[in-house]
Amino acid sequence: MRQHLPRVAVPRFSTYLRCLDELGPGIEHISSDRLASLAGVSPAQLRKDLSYFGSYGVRGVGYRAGVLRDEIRRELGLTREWPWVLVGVGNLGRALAHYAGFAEQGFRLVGIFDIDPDKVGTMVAGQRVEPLESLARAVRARAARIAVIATPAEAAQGVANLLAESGIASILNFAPTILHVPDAVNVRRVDVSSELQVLAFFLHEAAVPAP
Amino acid sequence: MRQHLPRVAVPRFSTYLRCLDELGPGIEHISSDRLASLAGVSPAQLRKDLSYFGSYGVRGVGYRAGVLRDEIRRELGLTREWPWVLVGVGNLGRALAHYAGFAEQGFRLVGIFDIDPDKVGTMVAGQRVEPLESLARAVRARAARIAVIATPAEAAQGVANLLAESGIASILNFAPTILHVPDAVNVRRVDVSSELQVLAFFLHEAAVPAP
DNA sequence: CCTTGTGAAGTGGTTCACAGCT
DNA sequence: AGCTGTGAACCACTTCACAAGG
Repeated sequence: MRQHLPRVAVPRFSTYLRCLDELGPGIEHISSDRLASLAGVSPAQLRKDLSYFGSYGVRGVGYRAGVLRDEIRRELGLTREWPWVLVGVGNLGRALAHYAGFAEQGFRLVGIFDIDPDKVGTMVAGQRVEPLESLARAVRARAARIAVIATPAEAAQGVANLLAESGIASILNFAPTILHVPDAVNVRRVDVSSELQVLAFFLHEAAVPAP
Repeated sequence: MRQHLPRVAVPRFSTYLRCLDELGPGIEHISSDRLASLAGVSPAQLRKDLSYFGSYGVRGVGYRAGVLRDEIRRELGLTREWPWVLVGVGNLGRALAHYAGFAEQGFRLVGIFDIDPDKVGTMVAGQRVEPLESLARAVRARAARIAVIATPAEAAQGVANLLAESGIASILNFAPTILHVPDAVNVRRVDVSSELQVLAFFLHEAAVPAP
């Protein structure tokens, strides 16, 4: 089929990949029913998603797990390295810096930055924390295309401005605020408060059904 | 209009609320154009969203900021308290426990749990860390309906099982794994690896356009 | 005159149901 | 016989464009 992937399918592929990895190398073949149930989507959804890349299944049998994993990794662009920088070394920043899973996926942390002079120079996850003034230069010199912001809300927009000027392509924002950046910069937000509010809404809705 | 809210609109309301809060109490009225641009959505989208709750705007003028804020809070179910528990006291769990923003929104942390005996009994964010064995009883006794899992991937499903048995209604899962729970339990996932992969895909796609 | 509120049209994504292979 | 691959039908959400109203 080979037509372009719907935006919303991208995170699903990420999930499929994780499920395949969790299966381990022992599994040779897997059916759409089985993988879909692991991933929490419908079998039709899974087959449709996989069909965007072409036909990698075997009718009557299922998908070759190894082939499928490699194919998804190739299509998502995970066969190369993606250097990224981290800004903000609070508890959250530290957790992100230490998370080894990123490196396994090809995400290589090439710089950690903070505005606090007490933190600059300390070691986090084997790297020296650098001052914010070095950020723009480092992004360019180390060819980082992705930045993760884990600062307090008040600092986030300033950091985003610095990053935008330095030519960063993508920002993952953990600060609880909406960033305004040029169109060329792709922002994704992870907002824990918002996630809790969504859960609360569904509880609330179940208790107080709409009139 | 007063028809039911589309699922995907719920996180947007959370965003609108944040924007209104950031405006401060000085602003009396705000137009859909202005608020939409702050929130990063189209003005039509904003007006449509607000219309699901009824008519709270003034034609020719805009929305009364205070009224709107109260209305959104009421509709999202944020006028009451939501007790929640945290499981897992790594860097991420610690960051979550310390984040004061939750409490302001009515999310009251009523228990922190970990399986590691070295962590049990220590103080985190002013609370004593409790052993995993106390989890189910505490959830019931303290009427927690929401749980946040911030354990390693391997431990998450076991914790989810405990939580499901204890009658929890909603889980926010930070562990990089897919949880399988009864239908009665509502799970939302925050998967940082996946977010990075999505960003990588868009970069990859821009560099290697689909044939 | 300005800005909201909203049916109607448009878009994008999901599900269905079955043809096509092995 | 069993499971994939996919056009077609369906559904949910978004955008448009303009009527309604202070």
